[in-house]
Amino acid sequence: MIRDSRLSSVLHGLLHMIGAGEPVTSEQLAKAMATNPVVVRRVMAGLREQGIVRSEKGHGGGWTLARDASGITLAEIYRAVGAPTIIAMGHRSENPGCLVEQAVNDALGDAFREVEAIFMKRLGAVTLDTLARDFKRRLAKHRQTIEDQIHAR
Amino acid sequence: MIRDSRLSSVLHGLLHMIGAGEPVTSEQLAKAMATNPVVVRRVMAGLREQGIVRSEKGHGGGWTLARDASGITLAEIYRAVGAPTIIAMGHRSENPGCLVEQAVNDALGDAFREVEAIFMKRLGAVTLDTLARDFKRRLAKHRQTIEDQIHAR
DNA sequence: GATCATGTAACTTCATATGTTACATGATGG
DNA sequence: CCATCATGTAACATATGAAGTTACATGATC
Repeated sequence: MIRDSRLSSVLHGLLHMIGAGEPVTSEQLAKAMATNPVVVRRVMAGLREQGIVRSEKGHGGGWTLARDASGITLAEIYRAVGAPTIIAMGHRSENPGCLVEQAVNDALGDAFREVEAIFMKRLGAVTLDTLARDFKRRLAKHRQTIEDQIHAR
Repeated sequence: MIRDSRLSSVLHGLLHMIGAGEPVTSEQLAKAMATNPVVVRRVMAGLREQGIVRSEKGHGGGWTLARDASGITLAEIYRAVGAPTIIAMGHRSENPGCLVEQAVNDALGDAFREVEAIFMKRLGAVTLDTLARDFKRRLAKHRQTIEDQIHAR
């Protein structure tokens, strides 16, 4: 299954880091991600293990991207955030010998793998900086719209 | 996300119905589905609404397939069991106006829809009776294996 | 060494799926 | 017509896991 809110929340945080230019504290990220600092550290810890972000303690410390945003794909982030597979069937009572489940697995196993592969491939085709550019474009457009509304009065 | 255990559980129940030839009570199904009668009714109610099964009260009552197993696909069952979409992103704080989520949606929306479509197409290609035949084949083979073990002594 | 920031364990909600009890409704058989 | 059987469903209990919170240790910087 999909760990939906988490990916989107983490992306908020990462886009925030890109814009910052200096380490961003868990507290600041917590605001961007609409949660609290401890949860931020918990989630970001996963990204750090995958070499996506870095953390530093003490004065001027906080979180930064560990590498260039153009080299970080959404697939990596998705995996780091902890979503093993899209689809997980059966296993209700750990019955690997169940003949019904075997039949289902046989009928759909390939489909699952195929769907999973396609999904990850798509995620792998989008990098963080692509997303950041897109976001900035939207932001500019959004601001323009507000400007227009003001002048229209 | 995927309502994993439910589909597999329901399939157990449905295969049981196919083999029975007469109405199967919720109590009997509960055993086949490793749960209890009330849960069975709850889940089967969804299938009944989709015209997949029928229920009858009173003596000799219980659950039967509403149509031929060859006309019932796993896709229908999957939907009836209550799994709206495989993937559900965002919506953490109901922020349709959030520019980050808009950017993500724009980048991945098509991928989501594509993956979903493929998955449902695969589910749609498998009918209940195909599954039942496959199951019976496995059962026969399984029995044969046990026979062999007995004679080998 | 005072301060700031992360690291992490332990605990508390909170949401949701599932299980359970209890009783109402309807069908069948005698 | 009434006892019995089966579903229908509300109301409540339990279990699981995610998210939030508190508290304190560790390490870095000024």
